Amino acid sequence: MGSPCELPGCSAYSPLYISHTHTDSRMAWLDEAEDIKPPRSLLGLPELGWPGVYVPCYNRLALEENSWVLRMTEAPAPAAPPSRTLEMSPAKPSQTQVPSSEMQGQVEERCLEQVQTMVVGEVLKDVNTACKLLNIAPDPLDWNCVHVQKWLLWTEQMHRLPQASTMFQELSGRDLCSMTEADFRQHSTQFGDTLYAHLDIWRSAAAMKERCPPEDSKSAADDLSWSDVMCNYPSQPIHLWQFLRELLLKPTDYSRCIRWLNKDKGIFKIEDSALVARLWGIRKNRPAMNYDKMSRSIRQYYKKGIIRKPDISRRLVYQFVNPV
DNA sequence: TACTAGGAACGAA
DNA sequence: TTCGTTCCTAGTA
Repeated sequence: MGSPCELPGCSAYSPLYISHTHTDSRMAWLDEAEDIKPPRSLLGLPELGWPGVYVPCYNRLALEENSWVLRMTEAPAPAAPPSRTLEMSPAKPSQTQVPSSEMQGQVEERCLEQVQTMVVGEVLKDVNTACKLLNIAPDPLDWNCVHVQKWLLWTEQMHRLPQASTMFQELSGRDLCSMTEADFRQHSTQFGDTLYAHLDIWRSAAAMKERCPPEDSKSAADDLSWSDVMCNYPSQPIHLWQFLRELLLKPTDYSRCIRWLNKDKGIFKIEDSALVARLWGIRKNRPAMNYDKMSRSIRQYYKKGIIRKPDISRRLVYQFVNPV
């Protein structure tokens, strides 16, 4: 028993690991939290059981949007169990209450459970969103070669892993899942471990879905559930405006390429026109998609009254006629 | 140079 | 028929 990184399948640079069964090790992974590199493996989940979940790419969740998570857990780890020997110096107020450390432990444990629930919910929601955006099943085992390529291209774009997908041609999801981390590294020396980690997030999410009844999943994932995911798959062809809205509704993941300027009025700005177009191209299996073509499609919405230019027209700024 | 606007032809569903 | 893609010309910042 030690840091989570000593557990099977978990590397020393797992950025975020939550398990209320390893209290001391929490501080260990927090030490690693600034290292943005994903873990080398998440496959330990089935052995660890539900309470332990790795969420490597959610370092942003903890570091940016939920800095309180870190604050809450940044307290120094209790060094050694408090001694009860008579040699102890006269009791200071904080030392007289032996049970308080137990209580503190319980409180910490509860806090961690809450954090865990929140993070797991975010994982499920993000996987769900990506499923909808890519029109693929949540479980990598169900992917065919086209789905794998979509996922690879998407991950490549979102996590800036140039050319990573080209190293994994003609593989089904089952093939991908049967590969070890070493196999991944063999395919891509530079990004194999990163892709492996991202795949493990999806596999872990699929494992969570199997382990938890739909009600639990629903509460964990807030307004989304795995049954929703499955009902959406295979989904109807997504419209461009829906795709853009999905991106806008996940600012944690996509704000660097598209974001709201005024959500109430439905005004949004495309920050990275090339990236949004590439993502749309991945979604539609149109490798030649670019902003020129995508913007033409957006302009088609002018006549239909779905999207328009705002009253004060600005470059790359559009407005949903009927705000979300 | 990148973006905007819109016409026209075309294919997939 | 609808929707989106592709190609095009022309204009703007």
